[in-house]
Amino acid sequence: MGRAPCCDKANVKRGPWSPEEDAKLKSYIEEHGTGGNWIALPHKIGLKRCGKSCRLRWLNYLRPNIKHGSFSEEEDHIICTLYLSIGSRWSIIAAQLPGRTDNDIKNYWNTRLKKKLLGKQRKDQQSSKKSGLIKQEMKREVLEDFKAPSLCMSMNLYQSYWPTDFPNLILTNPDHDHHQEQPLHAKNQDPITSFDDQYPFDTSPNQAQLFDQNHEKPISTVNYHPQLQNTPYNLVINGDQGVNLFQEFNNYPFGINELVYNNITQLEQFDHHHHHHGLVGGLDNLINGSNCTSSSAESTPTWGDPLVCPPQMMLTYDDCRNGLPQNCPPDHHQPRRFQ
DNA sequence: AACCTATGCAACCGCCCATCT
DNA sequence: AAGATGGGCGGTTGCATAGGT
Repeated sequence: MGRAPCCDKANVKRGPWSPEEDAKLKSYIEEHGTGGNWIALPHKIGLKRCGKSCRLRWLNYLRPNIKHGSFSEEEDHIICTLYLSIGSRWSIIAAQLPGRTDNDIKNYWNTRLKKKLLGKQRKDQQSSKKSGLIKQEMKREVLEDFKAPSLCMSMNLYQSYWPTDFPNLILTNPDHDHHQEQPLHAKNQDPITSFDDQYPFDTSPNQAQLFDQNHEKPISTVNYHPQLQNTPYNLVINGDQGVNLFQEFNNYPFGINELVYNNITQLEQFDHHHHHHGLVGGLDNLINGSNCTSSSAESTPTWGDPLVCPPQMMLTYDDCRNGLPQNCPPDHHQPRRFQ
């Protein structure tokens, strides 16, 4: 037995909204608000529509400041980067794009952006084959699944942006509930339980530095909100909003996991380096999940400390295909999976 | 011009979860 | 404490239209 429907399906209108219906809904909400009850709203204003349908119409089309029309390159970049990070959590992605709705972004991704990336993937595959660079038959069944190579492609396509546009990446414990106290809202000290709870922040972000490959020159300052640490929303993007970078990792067939596994050495370098700078948040935990297994008492990382992910951890599509990072010595980088 | 196919997108469906009673 | 309710979300559907033959 499923649950009862939210409205009488037989007596509500469905399908496209007429201009009259739009006008009725818009003028009512602008004057009175939603009243906090979408189900009751259509009855109040004499609309033969389901409350959910009204809500959707308002949120996706009628409310002010909705941006229609084509997406910019910058928006493409944000969508791809976030999809790579968190998967199809459209509402969170939409929060990064003012005026865009989750539905818009979802449609845009499914109908165009995905194909754009897929197109590039196929092109690269062809050119790689021609030049004889592909020497391994890579996990056909996995590659046939669009998702993994598309993710690799999005990394490949956008990795050049990473250092300037997306440096502020911080990992904290994805299993926070079992290791740390529940984070509290800065204002009222209530536990942070939802994304909305975290904004606005009362305090300015903390800062950490991101160093170059030789661990000498600082190349970027990393902002992070301490309130976000140990929450499910702990990737800080440009010091603005946060999401959990690795929450969706296990759902990806291979792209993301390859990214992580194949860049262990680079991560180890950064891990080691940042231990010295007191910034590190646990490579072991990144690899092993929530188990904190580091043996060194002095350097044992604790969740809540930021792990700064370097731009160099990005893989190209060929890396994913071949299981070898292109910019690393081969003796250090045997594939950790599919051996 | 007529038909077919692909594409884009608005809208719906059903599940999950927080809140209410 | 437990069931009911409603909001929010991601996945999917179906229609209108553009493009190709």
